Amino acid sequence: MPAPKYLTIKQYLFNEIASGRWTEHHKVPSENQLATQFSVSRMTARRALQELTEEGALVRTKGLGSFVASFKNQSSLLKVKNIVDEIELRGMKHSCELVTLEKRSSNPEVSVALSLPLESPVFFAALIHYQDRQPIQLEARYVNARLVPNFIEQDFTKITPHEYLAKTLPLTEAEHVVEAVLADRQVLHYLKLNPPQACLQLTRRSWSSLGVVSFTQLTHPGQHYRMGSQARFGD
Amino acid sequence: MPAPKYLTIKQYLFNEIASGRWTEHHKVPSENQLATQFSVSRMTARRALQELTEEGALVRTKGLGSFVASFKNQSSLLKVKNIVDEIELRGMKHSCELVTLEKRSSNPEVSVALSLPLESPVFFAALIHYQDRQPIQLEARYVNARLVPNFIEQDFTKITPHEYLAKTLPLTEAEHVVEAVLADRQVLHYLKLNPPQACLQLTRRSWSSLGVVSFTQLTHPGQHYRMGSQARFGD
DNA sequence: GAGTGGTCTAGACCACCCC
DNA sequence: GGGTGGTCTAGACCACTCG
Repeated sequence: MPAPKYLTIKQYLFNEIASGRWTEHHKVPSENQLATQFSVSRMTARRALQELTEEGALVRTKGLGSFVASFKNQSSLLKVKNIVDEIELRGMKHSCELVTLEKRSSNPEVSVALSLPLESPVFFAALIHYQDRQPIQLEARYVNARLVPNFIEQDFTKITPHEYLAKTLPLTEAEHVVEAVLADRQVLHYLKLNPPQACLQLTRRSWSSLGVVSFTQLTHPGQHYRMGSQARFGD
Repeated sequence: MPAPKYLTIKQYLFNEIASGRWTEHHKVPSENQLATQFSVSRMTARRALQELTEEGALVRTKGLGSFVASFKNQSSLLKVKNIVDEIELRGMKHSCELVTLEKRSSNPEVSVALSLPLESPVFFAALIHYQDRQPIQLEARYVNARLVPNFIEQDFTKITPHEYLAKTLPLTEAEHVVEAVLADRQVLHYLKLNPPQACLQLTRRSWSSLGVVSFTQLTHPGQHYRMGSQARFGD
């Protein structure tokens, strides 16, 4: 029982994208080209393209062709948590203050999160996101310095760290954990809150094909932030 | 430009399920039966079944047939938050204590949440869920009494309210909001906590085809509860 | 008009399940 | 063996985009 042909094609396309050889908006081969190239019928080639489209890796337009999707739109979960989009959706202005941006050596916790040896080079960034003038998120982020060597040279008041990463390399996977925590001294200070304050804390790890890229803690004051989601059954 | 044939078939199947005429585990027509019934090729009938399967409405087994999926497994979001499964997944024992179960008249907040006129009949249930002997979730639930008239007669130490609802009528849609809150006096008391305590609060509304069925607040102590999720790119 | 994706057909072979 | 879903083919017509 050999692997299905459509899967072979799908994996070929996926590898081209995950490896970074085809980046955002790259035009991928048409159904007919793939059918010829892999000696299959058009319907079989089509299935590979179709499934990758449903999974968010490709965008297809009638009469135009199939293209690698924007990395920032890959995952609905990632999208849900893009704070800039959310704030602008509410018609408010997003701004960002850089608190820290420096090179560090990974401590045990960070090493585990990034799957790196102890004392590996990592970048650490701390930022405060504002909605209009109100602080709404504290972002503490560790980045694998080997995978994204230019991270530390960016101006994160102009582009958010997540946007920079998504622009720079193909993020292929993400893991999220959400929990409620009491704000500690630092959080109270940066978000200008009075104790006791419950905060929603989102911990995210994101991957590229080469490994864990980034480990991030996003902390929001509970009464100012809600994460919503809708699940629908059928069409 | 007439509607695609596969969509017509898909909508037909969906209506049978959403209306409740076909319930959990009901065997749906085979690819060949649908092809004959709708005068289309097998590939077209197949597409309707296939898409409903990807959307979680059907389960298909080679050699056996296609069946209406368990309502409790319809949505990954719903599944994530099924506390019984989560506790048992951890190898611990779930139990449940009924605090309140009574008929009420909807106040403004509940009326809005359930899309009902003021002073409509609703049922209210309050329960504490335990993981082994530790309280881990406070559930406060309002149910539209007209849609689920027998709700109040159930024994919720044997079946959870969500299980009962999912068993009784087809839940077609759900909306979730998660936020961090400080535990109030009542929550501290029922979950046996000391102030100040940050809690993760999940607010859920679930629909059937006839309207909003239920409006629920689930409160968990922050340090004992995490909601995880993974997003993957491609296969 | 040439190329693209969207839909559809009427066949085919296979692995699987149940009788 | 008969029915089921899983894969695959070699065609077809259409609507769309672009040059």
